[in-house]
Amino acid sequence: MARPKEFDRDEVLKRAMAVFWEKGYEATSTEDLLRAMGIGRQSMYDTFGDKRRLYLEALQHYQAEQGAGLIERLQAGESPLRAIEQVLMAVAAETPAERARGCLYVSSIVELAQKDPEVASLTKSGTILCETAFERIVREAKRKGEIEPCVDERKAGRFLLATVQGLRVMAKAGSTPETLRDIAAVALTSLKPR
Amino acid sequence: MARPKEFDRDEVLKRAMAVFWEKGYEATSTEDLLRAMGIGRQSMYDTFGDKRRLYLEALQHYQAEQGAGLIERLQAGESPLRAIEQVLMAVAAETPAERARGCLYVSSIVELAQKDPEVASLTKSGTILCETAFERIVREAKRKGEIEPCVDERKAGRFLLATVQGLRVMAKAGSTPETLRDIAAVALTSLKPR
DNA sequence: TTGATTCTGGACCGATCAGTCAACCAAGGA
DNA sequence: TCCTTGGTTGACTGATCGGTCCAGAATCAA
Repeated sequence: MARPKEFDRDEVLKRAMAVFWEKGYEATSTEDLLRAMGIGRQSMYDTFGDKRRLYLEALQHYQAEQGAGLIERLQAGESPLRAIEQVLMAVAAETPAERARGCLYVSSIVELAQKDPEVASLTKSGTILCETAFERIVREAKRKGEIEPCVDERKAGRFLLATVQGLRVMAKAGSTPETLRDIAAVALTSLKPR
Repeated sequence: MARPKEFDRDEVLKRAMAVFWEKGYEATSTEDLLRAMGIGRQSMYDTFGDKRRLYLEALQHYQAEQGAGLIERLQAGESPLRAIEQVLMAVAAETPAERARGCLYVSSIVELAQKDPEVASLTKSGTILCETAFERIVREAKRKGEIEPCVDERKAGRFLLATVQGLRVMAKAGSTPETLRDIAAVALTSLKPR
């Protein structure tokens, strides 16, 4: 190794991720990426291969980061049910800019999962990660008697993931925080005893 | 008017819609469109203005068609609750190709609603159309005592739309029909009395 | 200090993009 | 019949796309 790179690989990857997150894959030009990353063209191609590889890495990074955040927030709640509630309500509590930006995972599925097998494979991992995270916390909530005993943990976990995805689409479509809260509240009634 | 057009405007619009539906906006080239529409380049530009205008018309057509279909299926059920159930389950019952294709309305929101005000405006109309359709059938179901009396019709309507969007994303992400049915079933428990 | 190695910057590449132009052609009205 | 109107066709445009090449600069080992 003769000359060290003048940038931090992780740092520029995060900046690239932010651009893809904001604009999507096709709508992002390499120029956009280079400007945001603050590096030269050749450095980008040497370090990440090409635009698609960079996207795949950005997506992977996003999913790892968000997945860890989800698991953490689910465990940090004062109770399992409260944690689930807070995760759903968090979408409604985001800033307008955050709600408009949406979710890179959802965007990848919608824009690319059909054409790119590697994107499909990555998002499937993300799906399993989120499903099982929700499933575990539902199991925990059930054990503590916070939710209806007859709910199936796996099904409920998948339902919660679908709910978050639905919330993300509704948020991007311009639904108000209040509407998003209402949706989340109705979703939660499928778990709560009554 | 000297020479009549050699094609049916509605027919070629539908074919363009199918391409946008399949591939998204950015990933669709004008070549793709012309090939599918079976008309010449100039004919397309004369008739629809440009690629963006064509997309907007295609989206509008899609929403009108799908919205009407939704309302019809909601009213055609043997009972309001059964109709709701069938609409949710219909996503799971689609062919693999249909599940992979997804929904042009959802794709528009995710890909374009942030950058194009006209797309945002159109999808907002679509959202209101679907929300109110679901709201009406929930009200009907409640009147017939099929669902929990304490549910708020508007909130439940919006929740059902979010659920369909979540199902569409999960379907595109590769969830099996069985998983999709499970998700729909859990969603329905938020309405059903127990 | 020098030579091998790696990184950087910017010019450059062919391909493809959305969109236009102009020559040709078909139909209706006088 | 012939001329006007409008439709079709395919070549063409400038811009932008993702990606490469290459000359020069920076760093390390010897």
